[in-house]
Amino acid sequence: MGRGKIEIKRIDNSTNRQVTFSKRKNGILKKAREINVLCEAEVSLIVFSSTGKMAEFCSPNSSLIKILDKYQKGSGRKLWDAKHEYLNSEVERVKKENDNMQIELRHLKGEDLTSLTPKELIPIEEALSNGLSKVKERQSEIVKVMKKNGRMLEEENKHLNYILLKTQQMEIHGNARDLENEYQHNRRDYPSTIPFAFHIQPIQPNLQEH
Amino acid sequence: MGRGKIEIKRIDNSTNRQVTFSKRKNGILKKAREINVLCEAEVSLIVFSSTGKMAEFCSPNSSLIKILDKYQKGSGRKLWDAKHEYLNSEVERVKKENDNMQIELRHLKGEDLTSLTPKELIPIEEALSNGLSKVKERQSEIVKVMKKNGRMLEEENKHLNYILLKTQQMEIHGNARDLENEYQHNRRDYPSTIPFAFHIQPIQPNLQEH
DNA sequence: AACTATTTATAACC
DNA sequence: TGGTTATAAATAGTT
Repeated sequence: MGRGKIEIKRIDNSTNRQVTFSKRKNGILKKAREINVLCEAEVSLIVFSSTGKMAEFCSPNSSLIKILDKYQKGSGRKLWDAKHEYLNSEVERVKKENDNMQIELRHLKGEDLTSLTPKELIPIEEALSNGLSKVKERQSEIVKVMKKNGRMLEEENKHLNYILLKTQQMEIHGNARDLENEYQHNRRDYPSTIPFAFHIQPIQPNLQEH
Repeated sequence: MGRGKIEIKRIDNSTNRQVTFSKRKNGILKKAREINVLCEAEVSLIVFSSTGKMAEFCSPNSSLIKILDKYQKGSGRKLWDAKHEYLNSEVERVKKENDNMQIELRHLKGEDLTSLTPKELIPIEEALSNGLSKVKERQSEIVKVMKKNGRMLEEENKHLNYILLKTQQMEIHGNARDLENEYQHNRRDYPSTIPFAFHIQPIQPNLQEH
């Protein structure tokens, strides 16, 4: 395609060869991009001119590494050495572990049960009822603690209301100076088991929402 | 270049995309060969179709390894290390996934619950009771099938015992020739719903142990 | 997979 | 290099 037909063989004239390289390099890079976009193909293209200039195209949604990885799997030829093989096997191993856990999780969630024998169902049922009873146990524990805290807060409330009442009374009568004595005197009726520093703060941090 | 101009964007029609891929793949491979021959360029081209089919061109006087080596030097990017890092990150990623599943599994098994808030306990409880009811549902289903099989076997047994008894009686009285008549006569009392060929074989293959 | 009207790439030239 | 143009090549749509 050009003013004249050319034979596909080495271009002897060095300048000409460079010019042709430059033009055809752009052409093939464009082709690479086009097949990538049009056909969703993963493409890696690396070109070196005879003078050592490099040009590259790689599918933007992929990477050379990924493509070479796929290349290895596809061609069976290996490009990396043993240390990478170890990492590869590690990935495989952990992925397999992952799959097993996935299956266990599914079973615990009641999925994919039809493939199981009655004997295989038993440990699952046991695990579930065991887990459920433990969760309920923990929940009732929490409720117990909350109730206790509720009682403490109620008591605290009563106490604070008493102080407020007294304060208001003293404001009316103008004798605020006896408040502390009154407080100390009446304190015995409302013994707070909570250290004063915590009175207003939440009592069980792990019962809050994060 | 074709009957009509096309926009360079993904070809929606899948068949069309494949056809175009096939044609353009040949085109770009030819271009790769041509720039290699004409300009003495070193070229590596790897193409994967969206369906995973691979095509490759590599300068015949070179090799992919050589080109990648040159690529590393030319681009400054370290492929080996990058590969290493990629694998490492992959291991990390999968391990993290693993950990999350591990935690979920633990929680479902009623372990490590104290670190959870009441709000976090709710979905776990729900998952467990849901899973448990599903497992029990499956179990009762199995029991139902087994009972049905049991009834059938019982009936079959009764029938066989009857024949055995008759046979013994006939042996005693020496008139074995009436057995079949007797059998046919009495058969109405013990109608077997199971085709004879299956009488002794297990009826539900998926209830066996593997 | 073959055909062909068109578009696209590019060889030769500046 | 970068631009122009005549022509070869590639290919989109069709069968």
